[in-house]
Amino acid sequence: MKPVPCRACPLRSMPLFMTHSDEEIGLIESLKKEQVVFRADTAVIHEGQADGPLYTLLAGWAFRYKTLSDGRRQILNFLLAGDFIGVQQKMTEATVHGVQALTDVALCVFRRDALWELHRTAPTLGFGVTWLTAHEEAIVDDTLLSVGRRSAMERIATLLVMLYKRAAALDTEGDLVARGVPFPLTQLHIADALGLSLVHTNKTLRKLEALGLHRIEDGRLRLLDVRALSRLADLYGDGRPSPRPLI
Amino acid sequence: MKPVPCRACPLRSMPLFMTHSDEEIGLIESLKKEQVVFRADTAVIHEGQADGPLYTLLAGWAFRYKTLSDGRRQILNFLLAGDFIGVQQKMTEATVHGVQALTDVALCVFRRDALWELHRTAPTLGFGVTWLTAHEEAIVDDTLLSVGRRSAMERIATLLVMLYKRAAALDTEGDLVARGVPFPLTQLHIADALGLSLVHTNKTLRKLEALGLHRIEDGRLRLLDVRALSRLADLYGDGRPSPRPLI
DNA sequence: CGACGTGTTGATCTCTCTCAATTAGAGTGG
DNA sequence: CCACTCTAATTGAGAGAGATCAACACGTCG
Repeated sequence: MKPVPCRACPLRSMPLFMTHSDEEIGLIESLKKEQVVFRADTAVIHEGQADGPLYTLLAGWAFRYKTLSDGRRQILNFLLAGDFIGVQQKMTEATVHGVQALTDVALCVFRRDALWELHRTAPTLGFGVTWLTAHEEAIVDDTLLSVGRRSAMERIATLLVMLYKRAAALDTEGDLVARGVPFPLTQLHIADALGLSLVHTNKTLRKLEALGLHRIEDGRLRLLDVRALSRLADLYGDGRPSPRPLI
Repeated sequence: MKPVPCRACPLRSMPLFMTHSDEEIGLIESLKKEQVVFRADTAVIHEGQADGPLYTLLAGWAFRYKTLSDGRRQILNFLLAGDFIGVQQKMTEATVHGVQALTDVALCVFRRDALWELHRTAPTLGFGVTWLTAHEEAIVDDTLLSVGRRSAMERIATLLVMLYKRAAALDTEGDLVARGVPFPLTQLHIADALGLSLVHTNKTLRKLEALGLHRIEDGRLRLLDVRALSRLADLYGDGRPSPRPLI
């Protein structure tokens, strides 16, 4: 992916993202070091890596995860365009989680002190960082509720609805219903995100599909019965995703 | 609890907390509206409450939680002295989780715009808010790993070690080993925090106690065999995550 | 063409849940 | 002072959701 100046950031044109002043964008641009690409299934940040850079996800999907020493893995959340990577590393000295690319990803790399500079020079943006961090925590909260208290079928329904909504908010083309949204997860990713075994994930997925609730094909996800899925997931109304600051 | 001026805040004397300049403390003080007390087992923030105040936990224990419509409850994390309450509410318009007092708690109440003022006027403090938010997320990450991938026994061992460390860091008196730390949770709280049933929590707790790993008595927790507990939890002796080979 | 990753399915097995009942302590009212 | 109630902890028995084990199918790729 060709390097993009922040003032021409493709994310900025989406309705989802906040608008910023020219000064703010200039500041961001001055803190941006470069733009890099990681291939699918490679590590962006190694688990335990002490002092990684600060990234912003420009395009593609990734995920945060932790593992136990015997290899059991828990995916903490999925990262989509606009998400931060590495804020926690800057905060807690010891990194605790790893980040892996799910698809090929394009990342903006920022200076080590970018977070601090942002807070110091542009309070609005600093506030945005706090906002984004709190928002990411809210997503993890949701997953914890799923893993702790929902059945396998409910968990999967919840994940599908949530990911669909996030992906749809980033999708520029129309006709989501017919074509669905990009969905690069394997069943193993779903299992590891929901605290299930691979086999049981497969069987549950097949059951939902047999009920006609969804369809996963060619790396795309279509929700055929959002109402039924939402009911399974115990989600209230069609809460649309809130606008988010883009740093 | 008697209102305390921020410059004489009891938390400030603890080694755990950062020192701030007089100006910063003055700013905090100017943003603080009052100090309130909630009794044990009462709601500090109702689940779904739209625009609650921003609190800081001055003394006592509380917890954040979410519930499904049929009553299943998941405790997201426990809140101890020094923790924020309500940052997420300020960020996402719709509150998503509730907060309940576990013991009687003393809270400092801040102005609605305190978070913004902090960022605007004192970048260092604004940065601190981001730090705390990221830190809280790291705690939820740990719990998600537990609930998703650890067995009941491992989960409980992990929770005991983690809570012990947090409580011990706030304990001013010595002789922690002999007296243990305050531990106001009931078995139902443990169950709801770990995604387990009450009955199984009880049986597992009894098993750990029979093995001589810990003792809960008179609302206090003593760890009798930190090594064994940490091994169960897949943590090193000091409770830090074990180093892992970088692939 | 064999190796590998991903998905699929059937057959057990077991950890954890649910149901049920008992004990102990704290608080309350007569 | 004693029944009565409520909460928290405890224990046993049976049931079940989901884990583990084992094959197999299919497409991609070196």
